[in-house]
Amino acid sequence: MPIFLQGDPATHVFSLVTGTARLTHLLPDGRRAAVGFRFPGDMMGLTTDAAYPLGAETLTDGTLCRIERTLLDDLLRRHPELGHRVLDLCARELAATQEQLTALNRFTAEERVAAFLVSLAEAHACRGRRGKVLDLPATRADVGELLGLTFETVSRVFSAFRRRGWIRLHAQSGVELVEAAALGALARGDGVESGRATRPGA
Amino acid sequence: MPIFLQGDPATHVFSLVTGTARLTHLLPDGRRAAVGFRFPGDMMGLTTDAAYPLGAETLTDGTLCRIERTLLDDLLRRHPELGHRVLDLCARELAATQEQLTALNRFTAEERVAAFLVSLAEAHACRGRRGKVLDLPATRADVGELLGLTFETVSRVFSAFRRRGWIRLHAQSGVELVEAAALGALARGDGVESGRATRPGA
DNA sequence: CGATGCGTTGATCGGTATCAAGGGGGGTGG
DNA sequence: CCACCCCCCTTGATACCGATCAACGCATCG
Repeated sequence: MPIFLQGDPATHVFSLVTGTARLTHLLPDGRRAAVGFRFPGDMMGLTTDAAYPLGAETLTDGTLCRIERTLLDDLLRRHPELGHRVLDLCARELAATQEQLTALNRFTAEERVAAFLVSLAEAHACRGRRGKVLDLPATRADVGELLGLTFETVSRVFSAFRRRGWIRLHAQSGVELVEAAALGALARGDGVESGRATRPGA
Repeated sequence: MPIFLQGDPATHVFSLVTGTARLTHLLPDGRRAAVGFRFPGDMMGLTTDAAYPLGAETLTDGTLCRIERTLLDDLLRRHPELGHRVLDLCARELAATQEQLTALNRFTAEERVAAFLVSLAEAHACRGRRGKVLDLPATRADVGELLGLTFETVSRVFSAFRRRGWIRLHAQSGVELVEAAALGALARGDGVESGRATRPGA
């Protein structure tokens, strides 16, 4: 379900309270790229532009906090310490986006999926979810749009990880990271250490 | 020349006054990814982390403004309107990074180079450089690290653009965008409009 | 002069996209 | 209850873009 569309006037800023959402770019010719998934506590729609440069939609049922941008500007003027907090969120998001950028720049398909699973696990842990089985609130196609892969490739990588015993797939979109260390090494980019320094292969 | 290294204690924030710099991630196995190029007026090294998550180095001779982070925090506390300005810079940088993310996610080699050239032209225009010949302060390899391509591929794309009459290469790293419209269409992602919605091919 | 770094171009390889076929689960309507 | 459909997932065969390997030209510099 759409929260706001790319190109809409950027009148509000949103904070995700519960559920999962994603931000996506839509290209003129129909190609679509997911910029990132968002979890409870994350902000969406903060921009200096007049229109949202990207769209947001929910992946699961959830609840939002919506605030008018003019009101937020007022609040920021009146409570400077709040500004510090927003800047913090923004800087943290920037760092995460740069991380993702490096993944798309240099990582192979397996490394990207591993990095995605690890970051998903971190997001769960940060928000106090216990247990090693984490919920995957996205289809293979959704993950592919985030990682720059097709859903077939995502599926193949999941199968490869499963065959190696690194993950276990449960009913209802549950994923268990059995060999978190191995996945972590892949996700960190601890790879070949030889030859040319781009993606190994393609 | 390095400005600060990935992993160094993040004691200072920098503002580029003149020249060109780049930010890079270094992976454990030696692969390197450029996160972005930076031009006069841009900030570097702003992070909530204790260490810089990425390194910065100059591509040309230039001048920097260096400020201790503790001092910046002080300034921000004392001058809330300055905080607004920094938040603006951060949000703008986030938007640019997300744009780059989409390019790496979905763009072909030609589209990436076109987008790079267009953004380079915009950066020049924003800073008041006149004339259609812009300076390319980077080797083919540098561009490749930014775009997720090898220097051979970057070279081939430059040659293809040149053969089509879209660009002209001048002495001393000068590039002229002859057919800015054609490059712009590629850079915008105005592509195939058919078949599956990923990269056409690879 | 040789050495080194950057750029160009060609030949080949390989990872991932694409094309294709089939399986399973959860609706909905008979 | 079952038939049907639709969507998601999986797996196989093949195609293709860009990486890799290789060779060479052209500067600049000691």
